[in-house]
Amino acid sequence: MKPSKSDRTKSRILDASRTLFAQFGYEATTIRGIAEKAGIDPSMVIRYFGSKDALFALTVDFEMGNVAAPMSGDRTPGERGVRHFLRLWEGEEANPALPILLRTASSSTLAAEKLRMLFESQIRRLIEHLAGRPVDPERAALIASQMLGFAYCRYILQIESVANMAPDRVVALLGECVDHHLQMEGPLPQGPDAHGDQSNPPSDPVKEERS
Amino acid sequence: MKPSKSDRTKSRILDASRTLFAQFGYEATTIRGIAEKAGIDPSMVIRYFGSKDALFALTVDFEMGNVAAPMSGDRTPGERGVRHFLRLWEGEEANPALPILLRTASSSTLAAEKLRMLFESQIRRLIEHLAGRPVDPERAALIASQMLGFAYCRYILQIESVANMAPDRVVALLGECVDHHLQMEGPLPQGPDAHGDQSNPPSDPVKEERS
DNA sequence: TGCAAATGTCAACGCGTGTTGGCAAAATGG
DNA sequence: CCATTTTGCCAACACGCGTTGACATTTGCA
Repeated sequence: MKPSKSDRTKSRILDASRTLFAQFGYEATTIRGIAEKAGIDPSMVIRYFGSKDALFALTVDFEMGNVAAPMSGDRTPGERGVRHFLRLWEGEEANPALPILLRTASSSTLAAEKLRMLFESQIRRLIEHLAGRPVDPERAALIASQMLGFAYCRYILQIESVANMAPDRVVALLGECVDHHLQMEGPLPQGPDAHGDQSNPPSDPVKEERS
Repeated sequence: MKPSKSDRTKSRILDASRTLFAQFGYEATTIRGIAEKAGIDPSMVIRYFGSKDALFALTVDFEMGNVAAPMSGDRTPGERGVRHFLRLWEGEEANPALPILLRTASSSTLAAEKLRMLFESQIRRLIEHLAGRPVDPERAALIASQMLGFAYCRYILQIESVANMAPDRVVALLGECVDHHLQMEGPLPQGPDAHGDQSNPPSDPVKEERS
């Protein structure tokens, strides 16, 4: 059960491929480049992973399992959702497949399909879990598209004001907007506050903790 | 001044390159493919445009001049902004460079730079023109990132619920969210409420032209 | 220690790419 | 009507790519 020598090489290849795919996309990343970064011969990459496509698929394949995991102590559903989203992208347990997916989705059918599936099943489920009730699909998709646009600007395009935004401010601004979306089609079950907007919550047990 | 024969060929090449770059991105689009679609020899593409890079730059180069043009009779600033955005992407006078930019921004440095510039100058200006006053850069960037995420989901990924959304509903849902952003940091000059009457920015030289 | 399996290197193949120069056909103009 | 330019096609080059198979080296086990 000890880690054989090939396991170390395989993981070096995977590390290199993750980095390069995330940085340059699918087409511009070459087997030769991956091999060089991993310090071995290009033929090893093929031997261990079969083909460039297979390596890419493996690099991009990951578990979205705990996407609907519980969040920290932020106040509103939107804030909790955005915090979770942020944790998924940066921080310690960040998922390295996410930047790759976003970077390559516009040129790789496989990545686009994966991202689309992520959209239509997982994210929607997360949003409904946040809201505690069913959510209009179009509304949910719009929330998700906002997150995706944010990630695209922060991690891919690296727009200055978006890339440098402090996490807490991201949580505040984006969360506030998510809450707005959720409140627009009806009150939330256990109604946390969303910065005292005067939109019509008919029977909204809002607790006022605005400072 | 008469259109020479080569002009027709050049425009056929440009048409083909627009279509292919928008559909497959930069790397996966080949000179041979463009030539075939235009019905001529690959060498003609080089002769007329110099190189693939030059053709791409020319395909992606376009005028953003009237980005701050007036909008139609939607009620709130957000709705007017989103309507304008939608007109820029679909409809008659849509700009064919936009889908190409969005598709290739993640793999082409040139496209990414162009999109970044669009972000940091033009869009911000449009948003401030909508609000009728200065807007917090981070807030403006967030609004822009939301539009970008929407476009990415609708035109690139083609997420079902986003791609099929009726224009009026897009204007309503997204506009409402933009308005929320704008109201969060202070009242608008003439429209303090979300669904109030139209706002008219003070001393703006833009003339109104209804569609 | 000896031998087979695992691990790695090297050179090369076939392919598609962007790009080039030469040459035929068509258009142009005096 | 001929000479010149324009427009187009063809063949080919050099290059980098993914991939392959043969051969060297190292490792692991009996």
